[in-house]
This record gives sequence, C-alpha cells and structure tokens, in this order.
Amino acid sequence: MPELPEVETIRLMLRPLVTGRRIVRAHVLRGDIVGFPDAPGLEHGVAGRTIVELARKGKYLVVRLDEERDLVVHLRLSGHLEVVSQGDEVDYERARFELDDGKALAFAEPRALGRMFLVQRDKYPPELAGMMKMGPEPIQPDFDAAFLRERLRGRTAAVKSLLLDQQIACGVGNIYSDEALFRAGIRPHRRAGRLGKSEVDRLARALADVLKDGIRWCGTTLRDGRYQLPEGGAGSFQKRLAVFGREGERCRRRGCAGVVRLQKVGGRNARFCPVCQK
DNA sequence: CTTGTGTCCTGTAGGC
DNA sequence: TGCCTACAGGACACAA
Repeated sequence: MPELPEVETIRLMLRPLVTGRRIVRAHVLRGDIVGFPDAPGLEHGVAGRTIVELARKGKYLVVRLDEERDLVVHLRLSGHLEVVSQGDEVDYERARFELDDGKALAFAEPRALGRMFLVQRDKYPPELAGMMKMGPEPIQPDFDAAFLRERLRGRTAAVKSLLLDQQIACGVGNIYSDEALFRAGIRPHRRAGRLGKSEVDRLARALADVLKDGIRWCGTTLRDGRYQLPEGGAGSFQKRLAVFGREGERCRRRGCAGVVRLQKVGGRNARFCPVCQK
C-alpha cells in the first residue's frame, strides 16, 4: 500500500534521523526479505557504512551509503520503517540496522513480501531490473500529457491497469490510480488507447496533482492502520479520498447524487463515481 | 510486444 | 462463538 506519497513521507521523516549516521551492525531476522545478495552478504556489506542520504525512485526507497553502495528498500504492501531505541521491540521486524547514536533503523513487514537489496551503485543486479525499467514519476518534469499520450497510444488494456504499470509511470498504486481517474473524470475500465486528447491531458494533470496532495497530507493511512509515519501517527490523505474505500457511499462532489461503485479491472479492485466519470 | 492470470505471503474481514 | 475461506496489495513469472 505504500505508494509514492507514502514512501516520500517516510523518506522525509527518516532523513534527519539517519543521515550521517554510521551503521554499526545489521541483523537480518528473516532471510527471504533480502532480494540481493543474501542475508549474510547484506549484513556484512552495510556494517561500518555511513548513511549519506535518503533518495527515492517511485515506490523504492534508496538509502545511499558511502563506498558507492545503495541499500534499496521496497515496502510492497505492508512494509514499514522506523527508528527506535536499541532495546525496543518491533512487531514483525525483519531486519534491524544498529546506528552509532544508540538508535536502530527497523524494517518491519508482516506480509514478508517487502524486499531489501544491497547493491553497488554502478551495477544494479538483475533482481532490480524492474526498478531500472521504471518510467518517470508523474510529479517530475519529464512526465507530461504528451508523454502519457504516447505511452497509451494504441493500447487496448484498461487505463487503470496501465496506471499501475510502473514502466509507464512509476509510483502509482491502487489508491492513487483510483483517485487520479476520478479527478480526470475517466472510468477505470476505459481502454487506454481510446481516450481523447483532452482526457489524457486531464489524466496527466490529475496524476501529478493527486500524488502531490498525497505527499502534502503525509500519505494515506487506511482503517487497517498498516501505514504509519516513521515518527508515529497516521497520514491524513484518507480523509480526502474521493472514491478509494468509499464504495457504496455518496460521491463527494457537491450536488452529485452518484454512489461510488466497485468493479474488478484487470484483477484489481477499482472504485469510481458513475456520474462524474465517463 | 501485449494482455490477462496466477503466485508470493499472512493478517484479517466476512460468511456460515 | 468460532472456524474457515477469500481477499488485499505490488511486482513478477508465465501463458496465450
């Protein structure tokens, strides 16, 4: 569930807590969360390294270390990062990085689908091929309506499915794709290549806007409470969701009598207002 | 290449 | 009340 706004929020909050800190040692508590190289290799490879900065690409968080190493983290559905005191226990903890200030960076992941990779900056392994092939972020200048129109041209798949394709544009998941399509007034099952120019224009704008709004409100914490801020507490974009998680409820647009519908699109749930979205 | 489907993983919502 | 199944989600493997 962490999508671009959630990962960016985590990055911003973690940054002052870990930048400049040295990793004294690391413990991988569950080996299969290491995507590359392996648990011992990751533990050994980060020991003694200093955290230079925190970066992000799409939904990947990149912990830049000295000696040209990157610790790449993908939170997938339920991954979580927080800085704790070294004695503190963390539920579903999968890895811990002890820092030189008595704190520790903990990686928790109940589903155990999240992954960590320790790589040399100039040679990312095949395990991270998906990351290398990612398209631009909708909030970056290299993404615009003309680019999106080109990527959707001739495609027969549902526009919702293509918004989830990280190779077209990265960082968007189920929540923000639903919200962007609502803002653009486009139904999720519409065939991407059949959208009109003005529709794609609106969609490109909506994608950028909804991601920026998500960041502004520190991400979306759903009722399951899985996404929590690294410094504790919840995001607040869930209060502003137009359609996600609101199936069966009235459309939020003033004066609209529509009821938010839930429909499977390409194997995933999609929500939309049948009145506002054509 | 494109598209749709199944798999991973496990806590939990919902059904009976 | 309690058990059981289905589902959620992102990325990727795979089939057609």
